[in-house]
Amino acid sequence: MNDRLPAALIAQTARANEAAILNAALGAFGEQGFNGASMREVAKRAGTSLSNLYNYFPSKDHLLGEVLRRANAELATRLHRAVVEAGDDASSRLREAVRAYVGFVVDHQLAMLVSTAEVRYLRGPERDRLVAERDRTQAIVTGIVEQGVASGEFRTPHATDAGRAILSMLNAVASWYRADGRLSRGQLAEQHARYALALLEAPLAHR
Amino acid sequence: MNDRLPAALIAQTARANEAAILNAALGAFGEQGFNGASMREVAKRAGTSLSNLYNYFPSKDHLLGEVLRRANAELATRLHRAVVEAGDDASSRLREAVRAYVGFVVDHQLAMLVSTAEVRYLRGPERDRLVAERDRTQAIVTGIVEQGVASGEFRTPHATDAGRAILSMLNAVASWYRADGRLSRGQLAEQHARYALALLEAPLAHR
Amino acid sequence: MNDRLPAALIAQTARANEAAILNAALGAFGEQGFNGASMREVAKRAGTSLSNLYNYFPSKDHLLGEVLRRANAELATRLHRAVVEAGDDASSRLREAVRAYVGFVVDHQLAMLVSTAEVRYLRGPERDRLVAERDRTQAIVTGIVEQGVASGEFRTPHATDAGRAILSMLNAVASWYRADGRLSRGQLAEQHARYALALLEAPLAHR
Amino acid sequence: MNDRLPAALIAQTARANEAAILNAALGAFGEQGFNGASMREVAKRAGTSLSNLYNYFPSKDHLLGEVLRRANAELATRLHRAVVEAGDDASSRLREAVRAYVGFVVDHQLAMLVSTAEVRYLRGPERDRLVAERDRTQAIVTGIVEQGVASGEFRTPHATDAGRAILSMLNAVASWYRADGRLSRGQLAEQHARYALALLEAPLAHR
DNA sequence: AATGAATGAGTGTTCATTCAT
DNA sequence: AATGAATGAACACTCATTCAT
Repeated sequence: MNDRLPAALIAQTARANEAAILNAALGAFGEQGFNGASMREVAKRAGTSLSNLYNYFPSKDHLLGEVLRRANAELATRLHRAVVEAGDDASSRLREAVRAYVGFVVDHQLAMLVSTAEVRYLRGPERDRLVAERDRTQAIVTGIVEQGVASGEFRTPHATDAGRAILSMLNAVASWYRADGRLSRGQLAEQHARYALALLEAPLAHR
Repeated sequence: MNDRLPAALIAQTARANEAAILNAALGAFGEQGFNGASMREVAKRAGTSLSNLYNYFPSKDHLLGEVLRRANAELATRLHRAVVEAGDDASSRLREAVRAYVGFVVDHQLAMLVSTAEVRYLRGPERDRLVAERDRTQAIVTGIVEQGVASGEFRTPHATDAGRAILSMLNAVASWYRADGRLSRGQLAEQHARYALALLEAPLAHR
Repeated sequence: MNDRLPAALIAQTARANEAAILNAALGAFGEQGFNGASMREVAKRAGTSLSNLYNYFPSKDHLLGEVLRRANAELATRLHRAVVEAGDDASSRLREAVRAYVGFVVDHQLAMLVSTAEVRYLRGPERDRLVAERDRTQAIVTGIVEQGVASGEFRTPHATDAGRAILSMLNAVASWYRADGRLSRGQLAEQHARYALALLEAPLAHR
Repeated sequence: MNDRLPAALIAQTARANEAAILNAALGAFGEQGFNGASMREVAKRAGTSLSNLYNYFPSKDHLLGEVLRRANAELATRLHRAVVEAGDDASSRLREAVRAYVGFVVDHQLAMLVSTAEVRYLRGPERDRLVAERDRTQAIVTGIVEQGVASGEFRTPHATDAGRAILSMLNAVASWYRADGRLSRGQLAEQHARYALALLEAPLAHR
């Protein structure tokens, strides 16, 4: 009875619980929607008690906020990495960005689903903060589009709107993709890169 | 006290009430989501009593089902009309279809929003029936795409998936369009027609 | 199965339910305090369901407010009647007022207890409104005191404060009175009238 | 890490914590009522953790009990001292007692408020014990009254009840007194001494 | 077709208290 | 003595739905 968990392990436990709750919330919100999922359901999925949830997140809204924030952070990280490692021309940068984006959607389909479907239930400063973060993430893609239009690599006359259209397309993948489907992860990414470049009217030389 | 409304007038009243309820439901579901909106809220918006709702629709689920069904029917009607009036080649048929689709999104933004966001809360045969109807509607667009690919008018190698990508793009318009925004209805339609044809890699001669 | 309750009876039923709920709330708040009593407890005492409570009162706070308002209204009515029927001099007016006050405390001990102990849990405009009403009621007594001091009937040099002291005394009766106690209702009233006049230093001629 | 606080200092710390908790509880119970205040709130006010409260007091009830016990002890001490230092006749003893009582109410208004309002939430032997202590305290005042009535100094025919009426008056001061009000501490005491003697119908010679 | 009253299950959240360390 | 995590019961309130009329 003299055994004590070292402090580091305790911290790990706490963090593990937090992660379990966030995952549970993601699953519950994803399957039943934010309003359709109950805190009781989240607790059950996380393997803890209802009231213990409130030791980690002060409210259901905050829980949703944190779920969305983490999803966006991961997506942003992936996009940054992809763009940094890509070449200098807009086409190859866009191709890598789209690949990374699709990769994220496939790896974190539920997170993407929840991200697009449940943001609307966030209110107040929590919402504003998240919207700002998401805008920054999306700007990685739209920025490339604008760069390419400016440089003449993309010939579309609608720089701003075309970027949004591409993002819509990519986000929507989460709503129909099945891991056991016809298309592999790589094919999916490749296809969407092609859609994007075509939509932007990049000349064949640049694709 | 012997006065009775003639049957025709009663029917008219009933139909007016039904429409009021459906509109109220559309508004409530659109603003608060299916699970976030209560039947009380719908009743308040419709200007009737909570319990009277059940004289028109047997449950909240049926109410949602009917809202979605009507939205899809109107969209299908518009698409049909547009395609019938278009030329014979896939490009002009697709352009008209996209125009009609965007027109519907603009005219019935809330309906489109609800249609994409809240279908998931429908269950059972109600759901199956609706999904089938929506598939038929979307097939109008994807059919054109496949026709064009088959005839060589569209050069994309991904006939099926490209159609889906285009639909995603169009549906997403509902989530950001503002009537007082930068783009007119016509410009919006035109732009999206161009996106679609570019994405499908239609040669310039066909655009 | 053709029997229908006449509209008047329905109204009576509704009113009876309202009264039952108010009585239940009075009992629960009186025995367990506002915060100690639950709406479930109130519902149980009223013989109805928890949720049905909310068809009559929009919140626990409103329920408390209404309980207090009714108690004050009844007290005010009794005081008015007593004062109107009393003579013209301050002494006899005060005596009748005190008698009526004590009578109310004895008849509605619980209401008086709740009135003094639970007002503090009322908040917002509900509270302000009630405080104003209570002030008007207490002014009936303090008014007589000031009248008597002005006319020289009462010789106390502390007109305003003495009135408050008397009211404190009377209110406190609710906290110890027992119907099966040593003193009859009449004796209790008589005693307190005497205390009040003595405290105000009314000369013996006026008592 | 070998340093240890000397036992005396630990004891002092412990006592300081205990006092902080009792004060916090007094404040919380006073402002929100016993049932309205949470142990979390008490902990926050005391500047310690929720669970640490239970190292000092085994339950919320015990905490309330201790708060009330201390308040009563202080009041009793003050009353004793005042009476001991007063003259021999009932009038001057009562006057001093009233002065001390009012002084306590002014100095420890919150304690007095809590004492009268929250005793009711005490149960079991805890309650009995406290009630007995309070009775002893109040007997200091009522004893003087009875002594004075017996000696003829007070002419009221209601020895027992008059004492209670006076105590009611004095207790109630806590519910309206404001430090920045019209009356000074001394004036307040003087006034109430006068009320008490008048109520007891002490002849002018004795006041 | 229309209503207000009624209900039981469920909501998010807080409670006093205990546990492990 | 001190903490943060944990819990089960309870809280006020709302839900979709039904009933009686």
